[in-house]
Amino acid sequence: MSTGTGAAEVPEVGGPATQGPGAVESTHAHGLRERKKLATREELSRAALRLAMERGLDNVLVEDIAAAAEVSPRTFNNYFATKYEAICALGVERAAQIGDTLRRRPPEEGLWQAIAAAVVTHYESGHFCDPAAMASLKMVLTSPQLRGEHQRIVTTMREALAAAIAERLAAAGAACAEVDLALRAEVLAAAVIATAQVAVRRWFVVRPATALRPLLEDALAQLQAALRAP
Amino acid sequence: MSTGTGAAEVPEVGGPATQGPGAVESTHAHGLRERKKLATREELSRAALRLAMERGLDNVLVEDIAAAAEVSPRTFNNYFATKYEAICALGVERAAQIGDTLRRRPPEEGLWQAIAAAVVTHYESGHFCDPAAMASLKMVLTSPQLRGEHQRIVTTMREALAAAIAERLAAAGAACAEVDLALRAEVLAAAVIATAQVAVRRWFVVRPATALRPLLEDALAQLQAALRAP
DNA sequence: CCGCTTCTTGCGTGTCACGCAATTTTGCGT
DNA sequence: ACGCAAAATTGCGTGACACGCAAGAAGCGG
Repeated sequence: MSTGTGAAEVPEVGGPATQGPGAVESTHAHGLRERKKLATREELSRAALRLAMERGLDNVLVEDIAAAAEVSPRTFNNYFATKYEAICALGVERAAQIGDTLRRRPPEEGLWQAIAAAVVTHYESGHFCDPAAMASLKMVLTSPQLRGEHQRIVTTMREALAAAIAERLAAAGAACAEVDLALRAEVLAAAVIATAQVAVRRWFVVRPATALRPLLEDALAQLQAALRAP
Repeated sequence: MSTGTGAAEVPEVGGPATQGPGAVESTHAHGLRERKKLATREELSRAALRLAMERGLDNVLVEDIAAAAEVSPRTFNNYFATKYEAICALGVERAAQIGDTLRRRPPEEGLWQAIAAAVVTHYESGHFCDPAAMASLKMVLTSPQLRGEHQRIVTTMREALAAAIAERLAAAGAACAEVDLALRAEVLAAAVIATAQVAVRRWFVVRPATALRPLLEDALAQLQAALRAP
């Protein structure tokens, strides 16, 4: 095993909060049972996000979400501990995909190039263009009660990206095995994700309909420049 | 106004949640009133942290905290919206000091050197050595309910550090005014703080009583190395 | 068709955030 | 020193919520 992914083997530092039926134990679609579980979970999550956007975060009750998903209020809590968790569940799932986005970059591409491209692609392929996603982003960034869940999204992104970076480092740089590859991957992922967050926040505070992409590219360029030329 | 601090002028992206008497409107100690407010706030915060450490996070009620601070349970909610906010309030205050820690570095020191030294100093001067702080750190890192508040601590650190970095950039690098200094400061601060978090997390998951400092220095070195030599 | 596992549901309970209004405390001008 | 206005503390009530528990229902293997 040696190093592994360097992310998922720690004793639960930022794990989820629910353990009930909502726990996704395997991507394998065992049977009708698993599919129904996933469907209910997604139904609840979508309903939560939709209602929160329509009425405002404080004007939606767990009861409403459960009703919209056509399950009992008690069942809601079998899947999610809080309505905030339900609202951000889709975001967490999406965040986990950034690793594959990096893995899809051509192998001959430089590491930094690949990472930057993956991040840009991830944020663009996301629904970061339509005003609906803009509003949901605003909600997540402003509401104090969603801060913890947003942090969970970011953590997921960081871990997924770190895992993919570690693979790429291991594949390309078996030569310089002196440094701790896992550490380097984690640091790199953390720095890039943090930079992306800066870009998103700045994009959010300057209302103008300027695209996110240039801000993202600028910020990433600044990261590289700042560390290279003190 | 032009650039300002680049952190505190945005329309509340990650602001606090309480607006009552607990709001610290100015550092100016106007009179007995302000001092008493601060005292009560600190009393509540200390009691919250102490009780949470003694009994465990779930075995402490807001009623207990209020009793320990000798105020009404209702008064507690005038200062803090949740007990988690109270527990982390001291951490937030401390996080805000990292800016001054950087400002105290000698001006002739290089920017990167100064930042790294400031971060190391901040984490060392903190109570990150005694086992009590270790336990509180564990609590903050593990409990899902404290994640949001921990995020607030990190955000505060990032903003404070970014402000100080911006000053240093403005003071030293008036020559290359082409780049957006505020952006560079924010990106740099975000990357460094994120890296520090990686170090702290790794230090936390590897039980051994190894000091935090070398891990921190390693991680920061990796950050610089990773961006300089792809 | 049967038994086992797993999910759903209803109910009860303890905790919590917060609006509201009465009461007390504090600051300050005179 | 006195009294008034501003502000903080407190008690009460309410709506919401997380979760344990146990009974019922539904998938699933033999």
